Amino acid sequence: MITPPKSSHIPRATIQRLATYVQVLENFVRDNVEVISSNPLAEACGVNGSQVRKDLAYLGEFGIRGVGYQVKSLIAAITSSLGVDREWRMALIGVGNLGKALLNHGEFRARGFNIVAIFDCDPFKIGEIVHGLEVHCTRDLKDIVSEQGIEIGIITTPPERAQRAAQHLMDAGITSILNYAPARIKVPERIHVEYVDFFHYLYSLAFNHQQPR
Amino acid sequence: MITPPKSSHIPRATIQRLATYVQVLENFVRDNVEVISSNPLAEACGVNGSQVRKDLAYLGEFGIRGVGYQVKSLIAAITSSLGVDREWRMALIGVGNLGKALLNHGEFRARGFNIVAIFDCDPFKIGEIVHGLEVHCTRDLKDIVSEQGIEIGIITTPPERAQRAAQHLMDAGITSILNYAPARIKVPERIHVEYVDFFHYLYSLAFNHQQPR
DNA sequence: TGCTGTGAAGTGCTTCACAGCG
DNA sequence: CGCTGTGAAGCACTTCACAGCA
Repeated sequence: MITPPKSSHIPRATIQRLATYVQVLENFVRDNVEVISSNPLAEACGVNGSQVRKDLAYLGEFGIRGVGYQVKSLIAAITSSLGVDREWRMALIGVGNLGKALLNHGEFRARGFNIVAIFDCDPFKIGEIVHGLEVHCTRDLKDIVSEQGIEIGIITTPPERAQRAAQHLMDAGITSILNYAPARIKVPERIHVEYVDFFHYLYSLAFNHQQPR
Repeated sequence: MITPPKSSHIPRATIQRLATYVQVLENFVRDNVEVISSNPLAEACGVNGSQVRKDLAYLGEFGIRGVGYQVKSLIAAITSSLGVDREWRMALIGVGNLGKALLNHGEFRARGFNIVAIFDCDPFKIGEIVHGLEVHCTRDLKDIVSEQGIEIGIITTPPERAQRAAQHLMDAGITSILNYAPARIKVPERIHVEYVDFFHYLYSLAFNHQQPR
């Protein structure tokens, strides 16, 4: 039986793993696996079986005791709980190399995360068409955000302009920010910022590589 | 006085924060800040002051009591402890859109993480020159890895080919893998894999956005 | 005096172990 | 009988509080 979510607090670590479960479950769908129990799923994700069961239990009861979980309906349950089973409209600030690379990365769109407006403060870039979108002046952000129903802002500016970009986004009422700029930004408590830094991973690899163990 | 590292175990969480400290400290250098104490550094990184002091203490004693830390020498101390103050030679497998985007992303090279050889299993791509590098057949990986002194492998294949790419890397003696493919890979204990998934961040944003609080 | 470095206390996540159900 | 869902125990990281040094 499928029961609705427990109202309790979901740990941040769980949210991150749920994203992994979806990724792995989608690969199981591709291999025509219909039912999976917690232990093999856990192994495929590199975590403990209890962990998987506890994580899923936060969202409700989707398992069948003695059997396991239906792969497809589990994906649906997780994506629905996370709120990623719908379209999210996003604005991108900073149309440099990185910004262009993200625009070309079709996966975002395929998952319902659509970049629908792009901005830059460089007058030479404004008006240019990149990947089918016109580059707007950052000053017009507020109007376009409300016109277009944008809920997430992506910062791909150089580090020294990241704070100003964040300010523009907040002024436009955006509370969810994905920051690719290599700088921390100061925001009030209620604003949610996720930092993407390619070097964190490389630093981990380098550190572990040189460790003698 | 600067003392050498404590030999004790460094938590994984600390390693991740150290990368953040470097990023923030570099921005302080840009602003000509020469000395910083733990609390302002902590605030800029969004963590607790004790946390910063404890993290830094894992590496040794670089602080001056009553004063703080020298920004430049602190950066040097952290990067040296992490092992990121030298060149790292890397191989990339999977020369598709994502692979090409990484090759064009100059920051890797600027930090000493050099992609020095690229591979693909598509015969149409082999021999092509991308960003100044010839695309090699994945079968030649082992020879090129030892010739070129490559220590890190980057996987940018589609998910269904990620496991095979990982196998090729391991056969070539690589123990550090950065996986951009949306799939988990099975590896022995001693292999270190870091997973890069753009959607983890978006999933977090989406989840928090829809939460009522 | 001010800030670092660190034992001790606190917190939250992970794992265990098993009751409960299909 | 097997696997889920979950209280309890265990563990690791975080924060506190203050001794110790410049």
